[in-house]
Amino acid sequence: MKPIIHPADYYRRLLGLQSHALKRLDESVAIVKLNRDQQVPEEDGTAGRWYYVIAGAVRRATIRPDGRRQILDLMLVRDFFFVGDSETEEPIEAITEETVLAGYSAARLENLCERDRQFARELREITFQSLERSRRQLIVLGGVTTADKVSAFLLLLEKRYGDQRGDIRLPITRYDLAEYLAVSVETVCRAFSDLQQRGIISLIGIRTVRITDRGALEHQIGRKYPNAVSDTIAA
Amino acid sequence: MKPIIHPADYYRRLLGLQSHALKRLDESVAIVKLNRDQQVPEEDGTAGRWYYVIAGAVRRATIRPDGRRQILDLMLVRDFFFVGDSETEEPIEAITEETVLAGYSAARLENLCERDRQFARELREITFQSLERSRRQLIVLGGVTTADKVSAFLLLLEKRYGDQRGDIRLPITRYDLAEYLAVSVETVCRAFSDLQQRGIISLIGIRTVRITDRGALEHQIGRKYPNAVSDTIAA
DNA sequence: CGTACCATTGAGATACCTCAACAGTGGTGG
DNA sequence: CCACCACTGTTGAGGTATCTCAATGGTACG
Repeated sequence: MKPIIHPADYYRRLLGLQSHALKRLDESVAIVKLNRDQQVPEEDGTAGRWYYVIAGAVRRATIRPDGRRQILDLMLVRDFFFVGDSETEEPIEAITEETVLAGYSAARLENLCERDRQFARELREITFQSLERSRRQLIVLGGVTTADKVSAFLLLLEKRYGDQRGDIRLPITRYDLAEYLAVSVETVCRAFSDLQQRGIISLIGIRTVRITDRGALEHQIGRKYPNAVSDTIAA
Repeated sequence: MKPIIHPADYYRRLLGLQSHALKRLDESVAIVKLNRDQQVPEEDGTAGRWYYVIAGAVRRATIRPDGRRQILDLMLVRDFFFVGDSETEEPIEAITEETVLAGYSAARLENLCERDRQFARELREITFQSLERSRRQLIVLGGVTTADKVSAFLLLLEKRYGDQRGDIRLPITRYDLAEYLAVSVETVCRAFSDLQQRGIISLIGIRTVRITDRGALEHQIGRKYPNAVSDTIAA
């Protein structure tokens, strides 16, 4: 059905991307290929697994009491994430077709840490990146207007997916984005339409966004009820 | 002005609370005492510092473009947190008077990791707790109604500060809570009043909350526009 | 060509923000 | 002692944004 890419190609690509850390793990890397909604393999003994996103995107979600799903972590290309400690019921699933991951045994990584000071530092670095990702999402969710949140999200995406012209190919659907931003799908759509009507972005096709006014996009973030009566902002 | 507690008392208290991990760090622990808005000491060479909250509360905040402050991490009693990697401008400050911390050199902790497998595991555990804390906050922020957010926050607090009767002494002001929940102070107040009027909580004094209907409080979370026309919730 | 999913837009109801006013508290200085 | 101030907490009114429900267009796929 789909063109099968030989694992060695991924492997070479992986090596090309990686630092000292993962070069030492060549022998233990496992390439995983997933389609949308397929779950990321979890258990590996007891220590869990670390993954690296080679292509596609992955979400960690939780189901709220009312049945809404909320995305608690969104892993894009070149992100690392950890799967394990699964006392929490948070399914981790591929969010796009053709998602490709490199998986490592956490137990093996921990062993490496004991013998390699440099590697231990890089693994700590990777863990802190997860924390940073989480904090960035908190900042995005802290925007009051949905236009704020979408703007913040687009600026985050641009660093990953943007080309020179400022075009961004959205890796996720409006529905996933709504679950990431914790708002309704309709509001997300309206935010896109609104930003477009104001000349800040252009929708090139349905999944590609062109930033036409970066300044406005950046200033959009954090402006709370910008059309309110008073315009004086407290310092 | 305030009763001076001998450091040895904190020290003993600390030892009583700690696991294998920190018992090995007795000689390097530094007790820090802070009042509200005082910054947590940051640098320690280049590796940063780990802290453990003995008393009080600490916040990590960011200032949004519009001047609003948002709390990105709230550390309560028995929480660990890391300070360092300070390329980000996120002030970490005590949030209550009489905040007491135990501080450890991250460099020293990392050295210990190399020689002590068990300690390395505990330090990883502690790091993951920071991630968990961040995800809990994401879930709280994911609530649509402010009553949802406040309810979720109260339930989190109860595990830490609740006594047998279900009384919770709030460690932070309404203003800090508003910055944590990313809503306005007035809305937080109204949420408290609303929950009280509905008989779900009682405000004992101004900083103590009694949970009088836990079931309602739990079911509150995640209910989106509960007074909307339709009451059918999608599964 | 029907089905499922994704995306968009409209209308009415609900919740939030801003501004404003005011009560309570603690500390300070006259 | 009281006046004053700064901070915290609360409540009201009007405007703004979001949610829910509903309907429709587009696309991919069998």
